[in-house]
Amino acid sequence: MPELPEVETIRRGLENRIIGREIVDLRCGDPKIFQAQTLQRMETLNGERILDVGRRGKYLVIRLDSHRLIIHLGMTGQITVNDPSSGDPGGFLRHPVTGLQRARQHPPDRHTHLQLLLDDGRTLMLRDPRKFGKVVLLGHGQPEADLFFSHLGIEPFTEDYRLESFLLRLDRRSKTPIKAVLLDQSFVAGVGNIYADEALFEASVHPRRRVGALGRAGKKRLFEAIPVVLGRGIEFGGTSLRDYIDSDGRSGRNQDELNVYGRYGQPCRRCGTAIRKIVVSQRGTHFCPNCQRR
DNA sequence: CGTTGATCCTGGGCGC
DNA sequence: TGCGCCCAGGATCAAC
Repeated sequence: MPELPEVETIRRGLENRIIGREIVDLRCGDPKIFQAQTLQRMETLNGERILDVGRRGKYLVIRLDSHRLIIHLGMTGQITVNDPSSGDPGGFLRHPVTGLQRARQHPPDRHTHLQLLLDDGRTLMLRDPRKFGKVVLLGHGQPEADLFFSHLGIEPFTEDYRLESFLLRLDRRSKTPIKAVLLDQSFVAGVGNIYADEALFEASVHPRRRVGALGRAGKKRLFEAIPVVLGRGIEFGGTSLRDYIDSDGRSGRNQDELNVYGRYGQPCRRCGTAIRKIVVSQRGTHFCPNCQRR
């Protein structure tokens, strides 16, 4: 579900509200989403203060006095801060047309797998119906964190995001369809199915195109397109198609800005040709057959 | 080593 | 209304 822009939106929302708070109690749900040794160590978080909230790729990193709490949201993970004094009755409401959840807050239910009770009375909650998400507790040392993230590729919006390293990683994968490379987190961290399709449209590259058949110009356009579509996603508060909500329980607005994802059959905003949907590396893939030639 | 496909889950939507 | 099937913002791991 959540790709870099959605996780970044959640991170920014949390940053404003949970930094400096102390964890006074916690509850864990299904052990499945906790890494093997993490579950039994979770209670050591009691009494720790939240120092900051970071992000690497699609991972949220909550830094505490002596731990890093790492959360990956998988497909359906939601992180919200529940504030009992807000007057919001909570609960799930469904928009009659879009089906999106409109409730600002939800009480814990059978899909709530982590609750961190904070010293200001609010609760940080993780909800994940499909349980593809992961919670990992690390020590506070930087080497431990570096090791944990060592499988991830270059991080957009940092000084590591340079054309030379982009091309270097790309050219190792000459036989692979470009879309599959974009989805690979060891290439560029944070791109998922929506933003891969959007970046390919932005760069006018066909999703099935093999990397080896891509010219330098096409590769450079992709290099530039990725931060453009991710940046737009952040600017519009993330893309809410099904489950995504921000830490306030609000939907994003980027779904209205998408050029291809979910728009099959509709006219391309650039040339009017009907957007097509195909399958590439087992993922639904949307593109304009006129703007993105093989 | 790079690449493909199956697998982990639940819920919503659709056709019959 | 109900059942079966297909689909879904992800990532890992076995097998070629």
